[in-house]
Amino acid sequence: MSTTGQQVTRKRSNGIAAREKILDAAAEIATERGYEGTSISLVSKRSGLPASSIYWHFKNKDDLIAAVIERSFAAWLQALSAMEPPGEDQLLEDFVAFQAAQMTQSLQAAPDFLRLGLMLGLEHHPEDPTARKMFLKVRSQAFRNAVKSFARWLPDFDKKALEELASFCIALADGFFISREVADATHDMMQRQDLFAAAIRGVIDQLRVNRSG
Amino acid sequence: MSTTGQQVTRKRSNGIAAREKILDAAAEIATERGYEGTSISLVSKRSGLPASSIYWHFKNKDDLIAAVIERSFAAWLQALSAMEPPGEDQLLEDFVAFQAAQMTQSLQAAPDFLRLGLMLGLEHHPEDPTARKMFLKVRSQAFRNAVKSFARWLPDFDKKALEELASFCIALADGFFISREVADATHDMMQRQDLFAAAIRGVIDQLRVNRSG
DNA sequence: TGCTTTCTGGAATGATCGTTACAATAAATA
DNA sequence: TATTTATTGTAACGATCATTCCAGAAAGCA
Repeated sequence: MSTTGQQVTRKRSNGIAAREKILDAAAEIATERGYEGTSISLVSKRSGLPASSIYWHFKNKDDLIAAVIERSFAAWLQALSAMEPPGEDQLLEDFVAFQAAQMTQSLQAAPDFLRLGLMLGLEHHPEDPTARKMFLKVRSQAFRNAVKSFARWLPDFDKKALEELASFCIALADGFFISREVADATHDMMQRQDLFAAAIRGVIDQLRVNRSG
Repeated sequence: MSTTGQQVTRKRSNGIAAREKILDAAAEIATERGYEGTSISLVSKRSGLPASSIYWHFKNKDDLIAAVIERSFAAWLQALSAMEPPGEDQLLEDFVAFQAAQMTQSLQAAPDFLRLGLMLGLEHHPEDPTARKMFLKVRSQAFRNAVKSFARWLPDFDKKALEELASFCIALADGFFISREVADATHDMMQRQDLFAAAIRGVIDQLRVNRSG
């Protein structure tokens, strides 16, 4: 964007770059003030673009926040897939360790989609905003991915057990993420991949016991 | 409130009852719309009391939300202490199971302080509202309580290990709570005390390994 | 060159925001 | 009864809210 090229580089106006600047500003402000606190005038001020530009790129405020979540989730997915998965022949032990590392490390970058999505998820607004639906959508995708990953390493688990395991993993990831965001204790849970992995191992054993018992 | 009693029942005006009605309304609305979405005019409308009454009972909006958190946390603590603790002579196993049951069950009642507090905790507002500080205060009290409980059953653990265990427990409780609030999956983690306990057991083992290793 | 599309600038809309001022009411105290 | 104290009711303040309108600028295509 905006390199030394004369007409070639920015070809068709600067619409895409402007859209990104708006999304950047909106993400920042939403991180600071939540959904209702993200005002168009603030986004306009921080992005350097007038309100009319925001409304040209996005239908309304709701649509803008949903776009922030969508973009951040896509970036997170890409960061996830960039990490090296364990080989086919490895043990469950290794896979759990990998899963723990992948979760904790990928959430280190403080993904806006999760922070913003959890804010929205905690609200019980009668009329669901589009942004909230977007978060639930990307979250259920993450859930399905987790189920599919576990299924390969736990062939003896049925669908129900796999889903409970995936739900637990997501809950644990949420909790770890929050412990970092809230920063109540001096301990950074996010760093403790070993605890994450140990908890998952404990839950896998428990689910096995439930099945046989 | 407004029973058939002449002067005896409502004795000293209806100030306390009005205050409670305001807190009820504020809690409801904050649950639906978050901090910024909780407007005085909405609280006024739902409580049936004018804005001037709200400002007579509370310094400002910030103070009102902080009072909501404080009241809800006090109610949660009371619910916690109402549960029967395990006897002195029981095993660590039983204590962990009790802790898991206590956590999951006490959070079933959907405590406003946690939902609202997490919303505020996720925000990174430059000027911390009083309500946010209140949440951090009650949360650190919960943290200290957890450390103290664990210390009695894990005399071989040092301070650092106990604090990591407590942090993990709180993170897990947060994650379980969120899974119920967001209701993304069909599974209610909040119900799975056995998974909660299994995870804690796994983490305790891991911390033991870390110590000896 | 003209024409069309893409985007920006600025002003304006009515609604709602948090907060205050102040008179009116009713109970407690004297 | 008179006075003080605790609350409510009404109205208003300037600020900010989401959104719209429309006139321009700038770039693509003809």
